[in-house]
Amino acid sequence: MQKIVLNIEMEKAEASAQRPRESGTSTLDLALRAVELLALRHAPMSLGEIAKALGATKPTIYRHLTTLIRHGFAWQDARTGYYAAGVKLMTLGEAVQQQFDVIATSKPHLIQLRDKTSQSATICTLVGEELIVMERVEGRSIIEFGTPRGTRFDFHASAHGRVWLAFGPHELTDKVLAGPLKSWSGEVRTSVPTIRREIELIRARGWAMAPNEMVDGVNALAAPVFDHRGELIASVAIVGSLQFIPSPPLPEQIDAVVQCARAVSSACGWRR
Amino acid sequence: MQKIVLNIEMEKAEASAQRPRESGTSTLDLALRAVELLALRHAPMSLGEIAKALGATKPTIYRHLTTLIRHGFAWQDARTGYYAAGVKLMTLGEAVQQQFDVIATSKPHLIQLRDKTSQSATICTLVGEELIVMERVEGRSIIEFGTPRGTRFDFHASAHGRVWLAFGPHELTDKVLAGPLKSWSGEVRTSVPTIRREIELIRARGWAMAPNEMVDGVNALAAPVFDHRGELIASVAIVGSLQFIPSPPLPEQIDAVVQCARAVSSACGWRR
DNA sequence: AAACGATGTTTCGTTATATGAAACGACTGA
DNA sequence: TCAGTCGTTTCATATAACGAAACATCGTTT
Repeated sequence: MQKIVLNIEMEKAEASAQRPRESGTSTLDLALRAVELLALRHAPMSLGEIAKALGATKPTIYRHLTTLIRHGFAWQDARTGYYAAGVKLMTLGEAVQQQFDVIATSKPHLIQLRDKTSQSATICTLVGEELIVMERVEGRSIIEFGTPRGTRFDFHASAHGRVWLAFGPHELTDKVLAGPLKSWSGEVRTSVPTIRREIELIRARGWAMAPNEMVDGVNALAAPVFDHRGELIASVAIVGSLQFIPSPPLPEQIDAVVQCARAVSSACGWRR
Repeated sequence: MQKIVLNIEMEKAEASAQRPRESGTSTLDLALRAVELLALRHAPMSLGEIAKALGATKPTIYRHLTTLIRHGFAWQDARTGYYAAGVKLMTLGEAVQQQFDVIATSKPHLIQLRDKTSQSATICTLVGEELIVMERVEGRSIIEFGTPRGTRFDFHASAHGRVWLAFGPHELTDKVLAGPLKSWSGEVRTSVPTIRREIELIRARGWAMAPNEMVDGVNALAAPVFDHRGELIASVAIVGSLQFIPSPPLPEQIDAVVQCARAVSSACGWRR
């Protein structure tokens, strides 16, 4: 049984939203680029390859790799001498994820949601000013849509995002609608009044959808998660082919997502 | 429903097994220590705190953080100005994990194993010369034993490890048995002939267990996963209280673990 | 109200230290 | 045997990381 996995091409969580700073340490810069290069490659690389890819000399990269290895961020194949990313990245990634305790709480509910709907289930959280996929439970259909942990969503062009516009703090909504609204496809609405009207609708019915927005033929269905103070802390959603999640979605799908969001909210102390 | 989670204190995947090298770049060293510090803290830290914890001055750490932020490895809370670990670590951790395709293949089978036994299910892989937990599906008992992704196991003092001694390459077995054998508890056997005898037993019956070895009252039950060439590529195991996984384990538990390992092996091209 | 302590941030001169050319040993394939 | 990799080491040079001190803002405390 082989699964077809479509990796949706999106900007990953870059520092793009953070204000760019001019100062910095160039040597660290190079080393971090090396880590990233190794992690995103699927195969180990030779020292020369790495050096060329980063526009640096071998000794320089060599020294950096030495330090990276000492810290577990990289790793050298003892047989071939080639370099690859280290497991420390996995360890630290796991640690970062666990800092958000909504995620741990939500996991069993996400699995239940996936079991009910057979579609991938995801949960998003605000990190800084970015909306990030924190956990994902894979669906059971043949075609899978990849929004792996760490993917960043646009607020105006995704189901997750519009849940945040509808139920999140007003400052966020205003800031997003004031800025430029990038269009991913013809389906993305970039007119502010149109979005405002949709936000009202989402608030009224309690869920959001985004057919054909990120990729053609894909739909998502999202609902808000609140904490004990009634503040929005996360959003859960199912993602799948329009064939399985039509527009509008099936009543039982809406019910499943909303129920899941409510269950996680309850587990986080939300009442009423 | 609150789960009690016992985090088993083990050495994490350090570079300890890699040969230590003398040369290296000290500035990168400092920066990596900063990343690690931030990732392992649950709360954001102030610049001063970080500087003091690492024995450096504020401007130095500040410059490093600037670069780390630019790359997404760190992140600054816009409101408080405090620093925390960035989502890039999650993204890269995910990418590193996906380089090992046994993991992806095994996931549904691990879930099935968990469902059958109600115990946590884990899969380990050899990374370099270290045995690392690559994936884990949480159990359904009240008390959970935490061996999160990235945890390193000793070969002689764990069920996973002894599966590798029994079915892995001979060089590995010889090397491990030649080295010092650290004792975690009274239950750990450190005598080479004793271990050799147990390895034979494991080979004969096809599974390994490790009662009371890492923590008192905990047992683990592991079995080997082979690829198309018949080489050991991973080990799967269930971990749980001795109350649930007795010594020797229940026949149906053994069966479940062995079946799971066989299923993953088959999925990886293993025949017969 | 004013002084203090804590943030994060910037500047600047000094020197530590990261750098790259070149050479080295070891290995693989032609 | 030679030419081509690979990773590793050395060393003189100048880049660029460093830390002391000062700055700008917050809160809190006096």
